[in-house]
Amino acid sequence: MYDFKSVEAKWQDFWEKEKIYRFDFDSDKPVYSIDVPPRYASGRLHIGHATHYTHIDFIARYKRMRGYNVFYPLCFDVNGMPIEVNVEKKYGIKMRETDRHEFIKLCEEFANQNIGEMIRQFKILGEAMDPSIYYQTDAPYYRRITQLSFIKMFEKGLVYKSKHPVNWCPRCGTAIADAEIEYQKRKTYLNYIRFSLEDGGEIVIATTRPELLCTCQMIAVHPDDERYRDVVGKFAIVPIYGQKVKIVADEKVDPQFGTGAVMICSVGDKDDLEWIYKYNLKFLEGINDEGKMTELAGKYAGLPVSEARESIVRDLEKSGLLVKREEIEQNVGVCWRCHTPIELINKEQWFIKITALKDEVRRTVDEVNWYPEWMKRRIFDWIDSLEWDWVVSRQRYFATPIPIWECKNGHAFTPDFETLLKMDRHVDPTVDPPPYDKCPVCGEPLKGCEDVFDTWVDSSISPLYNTFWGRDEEKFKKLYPMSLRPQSHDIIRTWAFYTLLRCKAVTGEKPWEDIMIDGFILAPDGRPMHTSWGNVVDPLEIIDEYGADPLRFFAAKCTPGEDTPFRYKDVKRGRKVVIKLYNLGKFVGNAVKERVSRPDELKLMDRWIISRYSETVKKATEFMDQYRYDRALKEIENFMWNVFADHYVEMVKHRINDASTKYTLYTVFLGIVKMFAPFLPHITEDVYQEHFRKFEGAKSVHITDWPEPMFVDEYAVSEGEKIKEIIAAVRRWKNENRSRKIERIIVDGVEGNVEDIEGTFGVEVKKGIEGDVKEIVCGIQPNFAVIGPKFRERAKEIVNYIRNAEPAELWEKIQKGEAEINGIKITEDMVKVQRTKVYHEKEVDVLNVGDAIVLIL
RNA sequence: GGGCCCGUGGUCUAGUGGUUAUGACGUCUGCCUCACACGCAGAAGGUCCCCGGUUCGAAUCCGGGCGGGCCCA
Repeated sequence: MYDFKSVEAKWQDFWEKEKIYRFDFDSDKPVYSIDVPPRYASGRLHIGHATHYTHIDFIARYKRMRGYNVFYPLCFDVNGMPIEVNVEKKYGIKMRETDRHEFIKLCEEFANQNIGEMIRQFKILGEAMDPSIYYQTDAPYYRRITQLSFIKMFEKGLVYKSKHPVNWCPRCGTAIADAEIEYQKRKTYLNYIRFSLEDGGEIVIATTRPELLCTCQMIAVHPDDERYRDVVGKFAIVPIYGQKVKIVADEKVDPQFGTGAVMICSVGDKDDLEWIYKYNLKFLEGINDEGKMTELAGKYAGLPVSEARESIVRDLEKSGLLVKREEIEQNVGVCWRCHTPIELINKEQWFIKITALKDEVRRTVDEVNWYPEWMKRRIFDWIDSLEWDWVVSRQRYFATPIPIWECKNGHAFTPDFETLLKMDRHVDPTVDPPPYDKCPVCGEPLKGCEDVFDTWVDSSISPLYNTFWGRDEEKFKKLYPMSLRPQSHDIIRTWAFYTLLRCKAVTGEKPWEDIMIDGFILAPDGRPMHTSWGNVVDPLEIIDEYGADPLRFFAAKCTPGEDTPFRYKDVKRGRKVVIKLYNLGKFVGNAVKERVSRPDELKLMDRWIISRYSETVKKATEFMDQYRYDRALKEIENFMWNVFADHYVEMVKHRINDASTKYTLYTVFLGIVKMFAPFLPHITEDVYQEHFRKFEGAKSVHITDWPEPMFVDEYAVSEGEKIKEIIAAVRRWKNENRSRKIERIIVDGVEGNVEDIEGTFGVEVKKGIEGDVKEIVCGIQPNFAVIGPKFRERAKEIVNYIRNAEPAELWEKIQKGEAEINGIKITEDMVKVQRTKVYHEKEVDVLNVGDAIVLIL
C-alpha cells in the first residue's frame, strides 16, 4: 500500500539534499526564467497561494524537463502595512509612538519568523523553487535596486513633488494609491437640506456629506431639469456658514438622484474634483489628515467626520433646514487594509509620471504574449482609464526609504546613481548623510525625506532584480527579458502594470516574453473564502489527509485564468491516480527486472500502444507549451488509465516475458511517469526510483528529459483499435456470461494478428467465417459534412430522404447508382453506413464490434 | 453604471459550426479476473440559461435579456 506521508517527506528531503533544483549560471542550455511572485510574508499560505504556486511549479518542472536552464527563484515580499499592523497588534504598540528604527526591527523579526514557516510549507507542497537564487524585498540588496531604478526615473524627469488631492486613509495616516482602495456597500443617509436663495425663495439640495457644507462652493442642476429652469445663474446662501454660491447647469448632474440639485464642495469625491477643475474653484480643506474637521468647519472644528456629520444634521433639524433624511446604499471607497473610508486630501506627495507614459506602456503590453489572451483587455481598459499619476510616497516606516534630500526651497536631490551602485546597501535619508553638504543650487541645508515608497515600487522591479540589472551586464543580457510572469488577475492593474511601466522606462524593453494570468480559488460553495463564513479550506489539512500530490492534482484541474471553487472530488480523484500509478509501477517493475532494448520487430498491439502514446505525448507537449496544464493532464490521465491500464496491460499479461512486451511496457510507462512528473512529483519520483533509476541512471525523474513522440503507425492504430475493441467486447461478454466457457473464437473482418485475443482468453482464435454469414446494412445516416456544403439549402430534402429510407434497400440502390431524390444522385460519400453480420447457427453468441464480427463458441 | 469572464445530466466540469456532448463525484447493477475493490464491467440521468438573428445546419457565431463572479467607477 502506498504510504504518501513517508514517501512524500522522503523525496522532499532527497531533492533538498541533492540540490535537484538549481539554476546554473555557467550552463549553455537555453534559459527559461520565471518572475515568481514574491510571497507576502504576513503569515501562512492559504489554498489560493498553494494552488497558484503549484501552477507555476508545473511550468518550471516541465521546462526543466524540456532542457531549459530554469530560473525559478524562492522569494518573499516583506515591505508594507500589513506587517506593520500585525506588529502593532502583537506588541500592543503604536507605530507613531515607537522609535522608527526600533519599529522597523520588530517588523523584520516578525516577517522573518513567517518566512521560515512559509518555506517549510512550499516544501511540503512539493514546490521546486531554487533557494540558491533567493531574495526578499526588504533586504538592503533589494532595496538598493528599488532605489537605483527610482533614481533612473528621477534623472529622466519622471518624478515630481506636488500638492495634489490624494486618497488618504485617516486611520493609517498615509496616502494610498487608487489601486489600494476597496469599495464597500454601506448604508448611509441622504440629507435633504434647504438653502435660501439670495433674492427670495429656496432650493433643496440632497447630500450624503452635510459636514462639507463649509466648503460648498457651488450648486449644480441638470440643464434640462424643468424644476430648476428659473434658478440657474442665481445665488443661494449656504446654511450655517452663510457663503453665497452660484447655481449652475451641468450635464453631469443626475436629475433622478435626490432633488436633482447637488452641492459642489472641495473635496468630497472625485466628481467634486472634476468640477473644481472645470469651474476653477478653490481647494478648501474641510477635513485634515487625521480625518477631523478643520477650522473652516467653525463650531465643528476638531470633530471626526462622522461625529461632525451627525452634529450638523441635528443643528439643521433644529433650525428647520433639514427637510428629510433617506437611508440609501452607497459604494464607499475604503482603505484596503483597515477599511476606514478614505478622504481626498490635498497633500505634498511624490509622484511618478505615469499618464505621460500611457502610450509606451500600451505598446509594451502588446509585445508580451498574454495567457489567456483576453486578459490583455483588462490592462488596456485600466491604462485607458488612468487619469492621475502614481502617488509613490507613503507616510509609513516599514518599506524602502525614498532616497531624496531637499532644501527648504524645494530643490531635491538623490544620491548619484554610480555611487549608490557601488554601495552594498540602500540609503536611508533618515540616517544617512545627504549626498551634498548643502544645496548645490541655493546653498541651504539639505534634509532627508522621511517618506517611504508604496510597496508596488519595490515589487514592480522584480525583473530588474532577478536579471542583475545594474550589477552584472553579462548576466543581465542573458536573463532579460524574463521568460514568464505568472500572477493572478486581481493585480493586473498594479503589479503587471507597474512592472511593465518601470521596466520599460528603465531598460527600454519589455520585462517578459509571456505572462500567465491565474484565477482565484473560491470556497467549495462557489463564494469567496471568508473566515466569518466558515468556508475556508486549509491546504495543510488537505495535505495531511490526502497528500501533496492529490492537492496538486486539483490545482492541475483548474482552467487557467478562471476562478475555480475548491473541489474535494478532484483531490480524491488525484489520490486515486496516485495509487493507480503506484500499482502500475508494481506491475511493470515485476515484468521488467532487467535492462530492455528495442527488438527488431514490435508486435502489432505494441505498435498500437506506442502510436497512441506518441499521439498523447504530442498533444500534452503542445498544451504545456500553451500553459494549458489542465488539458495536458487530461490527455495524460486519460491515456494512462483508459488506454494503457485498462486495455494494453490487460491484453499483454499473457506474454509478459516477450521482449517486445517488456520493451513496450517499460518505454511507454516510463514516458507516462515522466509526463506526470511536473504534476505529481512525489509518486512519480517514487516509481522512478523504485523501477527505473537502475536502468536510466539519472538520479531523479525531475532531471530526466520530457518524452518525445516515437512513431505513429497508421495500420497499427486502426487494426489495433479493432482488436482492442474485440477483446473489450469479449471481456464484457464473459462478465455477463460467467458460467459459460469459451472453447473457440472466430473473428471476421480483422486483418491484424489475433494472438493477443488468443492469449487474453486462452483459446484458439480463427480468422474468417466459412459458410452461412451474411452482411447486412442495418443503419444508414446522412453525412452532413458532405451534403451540407455541397447542396446548401437543398440539404434538408436529401437528409429527410435518407432518414426515411429503409437502410438495406437504400444501400443497394446507392451501390447500383440508382438512388436519387428530385434529380440529385446520392453517392456513397453522402452517407454513413452501419453494417452488421449475421451468422445463422443459433447455438453460438455473435458480437458485432464495429465492422468486425466475433463468434464465441 | 462600465469592462471582462461564466451559465452544459443530482453536483462540479471539458469542449465544440456538421446533428450520437467530455470527464469526475454521486446513485444503481454485476464481479474479491494472478498491479490496483482507492479496482473492473455495465446502467440510469441532459430543452448544453432564455429570446431573437446569421447559416443547408447553432449547444457552438452575432444581438438582446436573465442570473452569477471578478475588476473598475
